Amino acid sequence: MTQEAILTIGQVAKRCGVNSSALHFYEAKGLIQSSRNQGNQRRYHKEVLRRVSVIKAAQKMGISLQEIKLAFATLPNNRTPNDKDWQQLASQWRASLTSRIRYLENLREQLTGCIGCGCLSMKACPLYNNNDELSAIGTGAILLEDVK
Amino acid sequence: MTQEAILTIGQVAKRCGVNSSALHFYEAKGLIQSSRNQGNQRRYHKEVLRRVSVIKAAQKMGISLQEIKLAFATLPNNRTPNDKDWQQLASQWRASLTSRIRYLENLREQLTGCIGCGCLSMKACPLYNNNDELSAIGTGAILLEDVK
DNA sequence: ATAAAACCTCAACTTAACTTGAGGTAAAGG
DNA sequence: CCTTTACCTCAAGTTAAGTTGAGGTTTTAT
Repeated sequence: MTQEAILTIGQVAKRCGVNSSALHFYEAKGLIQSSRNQGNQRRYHKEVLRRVSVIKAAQKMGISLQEIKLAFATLPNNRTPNDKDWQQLASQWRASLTSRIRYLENLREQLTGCIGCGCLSMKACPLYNNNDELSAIGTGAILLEDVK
Repeated sequence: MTQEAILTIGQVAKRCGVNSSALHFYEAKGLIQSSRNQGNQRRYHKEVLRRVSVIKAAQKMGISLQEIKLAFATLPNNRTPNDKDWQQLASQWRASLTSRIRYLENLREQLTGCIGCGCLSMKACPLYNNNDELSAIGTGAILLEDVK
Protein backbone atom coordinates (compact mmCIF):
# COMPACT_ATOMS: atom_id res chain seq x y z
CA MET A 1 0.00 0.00 0.00
CA THR A 2 3.01 2.23 0.30
CA GLN A 3 3.79 1.04 -3.16
CA GLU A 4 1.86 3.55 -5.26
CA ALA A 5 4.20 5.30 -7.66
CA ILE A 6 2.33 8.35 -8.56
CA LEU A 7 4.54 11.32 -9.20
CA THR A 8 5.53 12.41 -12.68
CA ILE A 9 9.07 13.51 -13.38
CA GLY A 10 7.94 17.10 -13.72
CA GLN A 11 6.37 17.05 -10.29
CA VAL A 12 9.42 15.57 -8.66
CA ALA A 13 11.69 18.02 -10.44
CA LYS A 14 9.66 21.00 -9.36
CA ARG A 15 9.25 19.90 -5.79
CA CYS A 16 12.93 19.11 -5.41
CA GLY A 17 14.21 22.12 -7.29
CA VAL A 18 16.16 20.14 -9.87
CA ASN A 19 15.77 19.64 -13.61
CA SER A 20 14.22 16.56 -15.09
CA SER A 21 17.52 15.92 -16.76
CA ALA A 22 19.13 15.61 -13.35
CA LEU A 23 16.58 12.99 -12.41
CA HIS A 24 17.35 11.05 -15.57
CA PHE A 25 20.98 11.37 -14.64
CA TYR A 26 20.51 10.16 -11.07
CA GLU A 27 18.53 7.24 -12.32
CA ALA A 28 21.21 6.33 -14.84
CA LYS A 29 23.71 6.44 -11.99
CA GLY A 30 21.54 4.20 -9.87
CA LEU A 31 20.76 6.74 -7.18
CA ILE A 32 17.01 6.75 -7.66
CA GLN A 33 14.46 4.51 -9.30
CA SER A 34 11.26 4.85 -11.22
CA SER A 35 8.64 2.69 -12.80
CA ARG A 36 6.92 3.36 -16.11
CA ASN A 37 3.34 3.94 -17.07
CA GLN A 38 1.56 2.63 -20.15
CA GLY A 39 3.12 5.26 -22.33
CA ASN A 40 6.69 4.67 -21.07
CA GLN A 41 6.77 7.75 -18.92
CA ARG A 42 8.48 7.65 -15.56
CA ARG A 43 6.40 7.47 -12.43
CA TYR A 44 7.96 7.98 -9.04
CA HIS A 45 7.12 6.80 -5.61
CA LYS A 46 7.12 9.69 -3.18
CA GLU A 47 10.11 8.19 -1.42
CA VAL A 48 12.18 9.61 -4.25
CA LEU A 49 11.56 13.11 -2.91
CA ARG A 50 13.47 12.32 0.23
CA ARG A 51 16.26 10.71 -1.74
CA VAL A 52 16.70 13.65 -4.02
CA SER A 53 16.61 16.04 -1.10
CA VAL A 54 19.22 14.01 0.69
CA ILE A 55 21.35 14.00 -2.44
CA LYS A 56 21.20 17.76 -2.54
CA ALA A 57 21.98 18.12 1.13
CA ALA A 58 24.91 15.75 0.84
CA GLN A 59 26.27 17.62 -2.14
CA LYS A 60 26.31 20.79 -0.12
CA MET A 61 28.55 18.98 2.30
CA GLY A 62 30.94 18.21 -0.51
CA ILE A 63 29.98 14.57 -0.83
CA SER A 64 30.19 13.16 -4.35
CA LEU A 65 27.43 11.25 -6.07
CA GLN A 66 29.64 8.22 -5.95
CA GLU A 67 29.86 8.44 -2.18
CA ILE A 68 26.17 9.14 -1.92
CA LYS A 69 25.49 6.05 -3.96
CA LEU A 70 27.64 3.99 -1.63
CA ALA A 71 25.81 5.41 1.35
CA PHE A 72 22.46 4.67 -0.24
CA ALA A 73 23.61 1.12 -0.78
CA THR A 74 23.60 0.67 2.99
CA LEU A 75 19.90 1.45 3.11
CA PRO A 76 17.53 -1.53 3.16
CA ASN A 77 16.33 -2.47 -0.30
CA ASN A 78 13.52 -4.67 0.78
CA ARG A 79 11.55 -1.88 2.40
CA THR A 80 11.26 1.87 2.33
CA PRO A 81 14.01 3.32 4.53
CA ASN A 82 12.73 4.71 7.81
CA ASP A 83 13.96 7.52 10.02
CA LYS A 84 16.47 5.37 11.76
CA ASP A 85 17.99 4.33 8.44
CA TRP A 86 18.42 7.93 7.42
CA GLN A 87 19.89 8.76 10.80
CA GLN A 88 22.67 6.33 10.18
CA LEU A 89 23.58 8.01 6.93
CA ALA A 90 23.47 11.31 8.68
CA SER A 91 25.88 10.27 11.37
CA GLN A 92 28.36 8.99 8.80
CA TRP A 93 28.22 12.22 6.94
CA ARG A 94 28.47 14.25 10.08
CA ALA A 95 31.73 12.50 10.77
CA SER A 96 33.06 13.12 7.30
CA LEU A 97 31.98 16.72 7.55
CA THR A 98 33.84 17.01 10.80
CA SER A 99 37.06 15.72 9.33
CA ARG A 100 36.66 18.00 6.35
CA ILE A 101 36.24 20.92 8.71
CA ARG A 102 39.22 19.88 10.75
CA TYR A 103 41.31 19.66 7.62
CA LEU A 104 40.39 23.18 6.58
CA GLU A 105 40.98 24.53 10.07
CA ASN A 106 44.38 23.02 9.96
CA LEU A 107 45.14 24.63 6.65
CA ARG A 108 43.96 27.95 7.95
CA GLU A 109 46.14 27.66 10.99
CA GLN A 110 49.13 26.94 8.85
CA LEU A 111 48.24 29.69 6.47
CA THR A 112 48.13 32.08 9.37
CA GLY A 113 51.40 31.01 10.85
CA CYS A 114 53.23 30.36 7.66
CA ILE A 115 52.30 32.37 4.63
CA GLY A 116 50.88 34.89 7.02
CA CYS A 117 54.22 35.55 8.60
CA GLY A 118 55.78 35.85 5.21
CA CYS A 119 58.01 32.83 5.50
CA LEU A 120 56.63 30.86 2.60
CA SER A 121 59.91 29.05 2.61
CA MET A 122 60.45 26.61 -0.19
CA LYS A 123 62.21 24.54 2.36
CA ALA A 124 60.06 23.62 5.29
CA CYS A 125 56.68 25.28 5.01
CA PRO A 126 54.16 22.76 6.33
CA LEU A 127 51.57 24.07 3.92
CA TYR A 128 53.58 22.71 1.05
CA ASN A 129 55.02 19.60 2.54
CA ASN A 130 52.00 18.67 4.55
CA ASN A 131 50.90 15.09 4.33
CA ASP A 132 47.19 15.35 4.07
CA GLU A 133 45.03 13.64 6.60
CA LEU A 134 42.13 13.92 4.19
CA SER A 135 43.27 11.68 1.41
CA ALA A 136 40.38 12.62 -0.85
CA ILE A 137 41.88 16.03 -1.37
CA GLY A 138 45.52 15.14 -0.98
CA THR A 139 48.05 15.35 -3.73
CA GLY A 140 50.86 13.35 -2.23
CA ALA A 141 54.39 14.01 -1.14
CA ILE A 142 56.46 16.83 -2.46
CA LEU A 143 60.13 17.43 -2.52
CA LEU A 144 61.22 20.96 -2.20
CA GLU A 145 64.77 21.93 -1.54
CA ASP A 146 66.07 25.30 -0.60
CA VAL A 147 66.50 27.41 -3.68
CA LYS A 148 69.74 29.11 -4.62
CA MET B 1 70.35 40.37 -11.38
CA THR B 2 67.31 38.65 -10.02
CA GLN B 3 66.48 38.00 -13.64
CA GLU B 4 68.35 34.75 -14.29
CA ALA B 5 65.91 32.17 -15.50
CA ILE B 6 67.72 28.98 -14.91
CA LEU B 7 65.44 26.14 -14.06
CA THR B 8 64.31 23.61 -16.63
CA ILE B 9 60.75 22.40 -16.63
CA GLY B 10 61.82 19.03 -15.33
CA GLN B 11 63.54 20.60 -12.35
CA VAL B 12 60.57 22.74 -11.48
CA ALA B 13 58.22 19.82 -11.87
CA LYS B 14 60.26 17.60 -9.60
CA ARG B 15 60.80 20.23 -6.95
CA CYS B 16 57.16 21.20 -6.85
CA GLY B 17 55.79 17.70 -7.10
CA VAL B 18 53.74 18.31 -10.24
CA ASN B 19 53.98 17.04 -13.81
CA SER B 20 55.52 19.05 -16.58
CA SER B 21 52.14 18.94 -18.26
CA ALA B 22 50.67 20.82 -15.32
CA LEU B 23 53.29 23.52 -15.77
CA HIS B 24 52.42 23.80 -19.44
CA PHE B 25 48.83 24.06 -18.36
CA TYR B 26 49.43 26.75 -15.75
CA GLU B 27 51.38 28.71 -18.27
CA ALA B 28 48.63 28.44 -20.83
CA LYS B 29 46.25 29.72 -18.17
CA GLY B 30 48.52 32.63 -17.40
CA LEU B 31 49.38 31.56 -13.86
CA ILE B 32 53.10 31.23 -14.40
CA GLN B 33 55.60 32.41 -16.97
CA SER B 34 58.71 31.13 -18.62
CA SER B 35 61.30 32.25 -21.10
CA ARG B 36 62.84 30.08 -23.78
CA ASN B 37 66.39 29.04 -24.49
CA GLN B 38 68.05 28.75 -27.87
CA GLY B 39 66.36 25.47 -28.57
CA ASN B 40 62.86 26.66 -27.62
CA GLN B 41 62.84 24.91 -24.28
CA ARG B 42 61.27 26.58 -21.26
CA ARG B 43 63.48 28.14 -18.64
CA TYR B 44 62.08 29.27 -15.34
CA HIS B 45 63.07 31.88 -12.85
CA LYS B 46 63.13 30.42 -9.39
CA GLU B 47 60.25 32.66 -8.42
CA VAL B 48 58.05 30.15 -10.20
CA LEU B 49 58.69 27.65 -7.43
CA ARG B 50 56.92 29.84 -4.96
CA ARG B 51 54.07 30.43 -7.34
CA VAL B 52 53.51 26.79 -8.01
CA SER B 53 53.71 26.01 -4.33
CA VAL B 54 51.18 28.70 -3.58
CA ILE B 55 48.93 27.32 -6.30
CA LYS B 56 49.05 23.93 -4.65
CA ALA B 57 48.41 25.33 -1.21
CA ALA B 58 45.48 27.38 -2.47
CA GLN B 59 44.00 24.38 -4.22
CA LYS B 60 44.01 22.48 -0.97
CA MET B 61 41.90 25.27 0.42
CA GLY B 62 39.40 24.72 -2.35
CA ILE B 63 40.37 27.79 -4.33
CA SER B 64 40.04 27.43 -8.10
CA LEU B 65 42.73 28.26 -10.60
CA GLN B 66 40.56 31.07 -11.82
CA GLU B 67 40.48 32.62 -8.36
CA ILE B 68 44.17 32.02 -7.93
CA LYS B 69 44.79 33.80 -11.17
CA LEU B 70 42.76 36.76 -9.99
CA ALA B 71 44.69 36.82 -6.75
CA PHE B 72 48.00 36.66 -8.60
CA ALA B 73 46.86 39.59 -10.67
CA THR B 74 47.02 41.71 -7.54
CA LEU B 75 50.72 40.97 -7.18
CA PRO B 76 53.11 43.57 -8.58
CA ASN B 77 54.17 42.78 -12.12
CA ASN B 78 57.05 45.17 -12.27
CA ARG B 79 59.07 43.38 -9.62
CA THR B 80 59.30 40.00 -7.98
CA PRO B 81 56.65 39.81 -5.27
CA ASN B 82 58.03 40.03 -1.77
CA ASP B 83 56.90 38.60 1.53
CA LYS B 84 54.48 41.37 2.17
CA ASP B 85 52.82 40.80 -1.19
CA TRP B 86 52.30 37.15 -0.44
CA GLN B 87 50.99 38.01 2.99
CA GLN B 88 48.19 39.96 1.44
CA LEU B 89 47.12 37.01 -0.65
CA ALA B 90 47.30 34.87 2.43
CA SER B 91 45.01 37.08 4.42
CA GLN B 92 42.41 37.09 1.65
CA TRP B 93 42.45 33.38 1.46
CA ARG B 94 42.36 33.00 5.19
CA ALA B 95 39.14 34.93 5.15
CA SER B 96 37.63 32.82 2.41
CA LEU B 97 38.74 29.72 4.23
CA THR B 98 37.04 30.97 7.33
CA SER B 99 33.74 31.48 5.61
CA ARG B 100 33.99 28.09 3.97
CA ILE B 101 34.58 26.57 7.38
CA ARG B 102 31.69 28.45 8.87
CA TYR B 103 29.44 27.25 6.10
CA LEU B 104 30.34 23.64 6.74
CA GLU B 105 29.96 24.03 10.48
CA ASN B 106 26.52 25.36 9.87
CA LEU B 107 25.63 22.42 7.71
CA ARG B 108 26.93 20.04 10.31
CA GLU B 109 24.89 21.68 12.97
CA GLN B 110 21.77 21.36 10.89
CA LEU B 111 22.63 17.82 10.00
CA THR B 112 22.94 17.03 13.68
CA GLY B 113 19.68 18.61 14.66
CA CYS B 114 17.74 17.68 11.60
CA ILE B 115 18.66 14.52 9.83
CA GLY B 116 20.20 13.40 13.07
CA CYS B 117 16.91 13.47 14.89
CA GLY B 118 15.30 11.59 12.08
CA CYS B 119 12.95 14.35 11.04
CA LEU B 120 14.16 14.81 7.49
CA SER B 121 10.85 16.39 6.84
CA MET B 122 10.17 17.34 3.27
CA LYS B 123 8.41 20.28 4.70
CA ALA B 124 10.61 22.45 6.82
CA CYS B 125 14.04 20.92 7.11
CA PRO B 126 16.50 23.81 7.01
CA LEU B 127 19.04 21.59 5.33
CA TYR B 128 16.86 21.49 2.28
CA ASN B 129 15.39 24.92 2.26
CA ASN B 130 18.47 26.67 3.43
CA ASN B 131 19.51 29.72 1.49
CA ASP B 132 23.22 29.36 1.23
CA GLU B 133 25.42 32.05 2.53
CA LEU B 134 28.23 30.71 0.41
CA SER B 135 26.97 31.34 -3.06
CA ALA B 136 29.79 29.42 -4.70
CA ILE B 137 28.33 26.18 -3.45
CA GLY B 138 24.70 27.17 -3.40
CA THR B 139 22.08 25.65 -5.61
CA GLY B 140 19.28 28.12 -5.11
CA ALA B 141 15.80 28.04 -3.72
CA ILE B 142 13.75 24.93 -3.44
CA LEU B 143 10.10 24.36 -3.07
CA LEU B 144 9.11 21.36 -1.12
CA GLU B 145 5.63 20.75 0.08
CA ASP B 146 4.50 18.15 2.49
CA VAL B 147 4.12 14.85 0.75
CA LYS B 148 1.12 12.54 0.96
C1' DA C 1 -10.17 16.63 -32.59
C1' DT C 2 -6.40 19.23 -32.24
C1' DA C 3 -2.84 21.87 -30.40
C1' DA C 4 0.18 22.59 -26.73
C1' DA C 5 2.73 20.91 -22.96
C1' DA C 6 5.16 17.18 -21.04
C1' DC C 7 7.86 13.04 -21.86
C1' DC C 8 11.09 9.75 -24.06
C1' DT C 9 15.91 8.30 -25.95
C1' DC C 10 20.38 9.08 -27.30
C1' DA C 11 24.24 11.71 -28.47
C1' DA C 12 26.90 15.55 -27.85
C1' DC C 13 28.35 19.64 -25.31
C1' DT C 14 30.04 22.13 -20.80
C1' DT C 15 33.64 23.37 -17.03
C1' DA C 16 37.70 22.30 -14.32
C1' DA C 17 42.05 20.75 -14.10
C1' DC C 18 44.85 18.11 -16.01
C1' DT C 19 46.88 13.81 -18.53
C1' DT C 20 48.09 11.11 -22.58
C1' DG C 21 49.75 10.42 -27.05
C1' DA C 22 51.67 11.31 -31.61
C1' DG C 23 55.25 13.07 -34.19
C1' DG C 24 59.38 15.63 -34.00
C1' DT C 25 63.60 18.47 -31.94
C1' DA C 26 67.29 19.46 -28.33
C1' DA C 27 70.49 18.44 -24.88
C1' DA C 28 73.44 15.33 -22.20
C1' DG C 29 76.30 11.33 -21.44
C1' DG C 30 79.62 7.91 -22.76
C1' DC D 1 79.22 10.38 -32.79
C1' DC D 2 75.39 8.37 -31.32
C1' DT D 3 71.90 7.07 -28.22
C1' DT D 4 69.16 8.10 -24.54
C1' DT D 5 66.61 11.34 -21.97
C1' DA D 6 64.33 15.60 -21.92
C1' DC D 7 61.50 18.89 -24.36
C1' DC D 8 58.24 20.88 -27.77
C1' DT D 9 53.43 21.42 -29.97
C1' DC D 10 48.91 20.33 -30.65
C1' DA D 11 44.97 17.45 -30.38
C1' DA D 12 42.26 14.48 -27.95
C1' DG D 13 40.94 11.94 -23.74
C1' DT D 14 39.41 11.90 -18.58
C1' DT D 15 36.10 12.62 -14.45
C1' DA D 16 32.15 14.87 -12.33
C1' DA D 17 27.75 16.34 -12.62
C1' DG D 18 24.78 17.71 -15.40
C1' DT D 19 22.68 20.41 -19.57
C1' DT D 20 21.19 20.94 -24.36
C1' DG D 21 19.24 19.52 -28.50
C1' DA D 22 17.23 16.63 -32.13
C1' DG D 23 13.63 13.79 -33.47
C1' DG D 24 9.65 11.48 -31.96
C1' DT D 25 5.62 9.97 -28.64
C1' DT D 26 1.98 10.88 -24.79
C1' DT D 27 -0.93 13.57 -22.10
C1' DT D 28 -3.64 17.23 -21.22
C1' DA D 29 -6.39 21.02 -22.23
C1' DT D 30 -9.47 23.41 -25.17
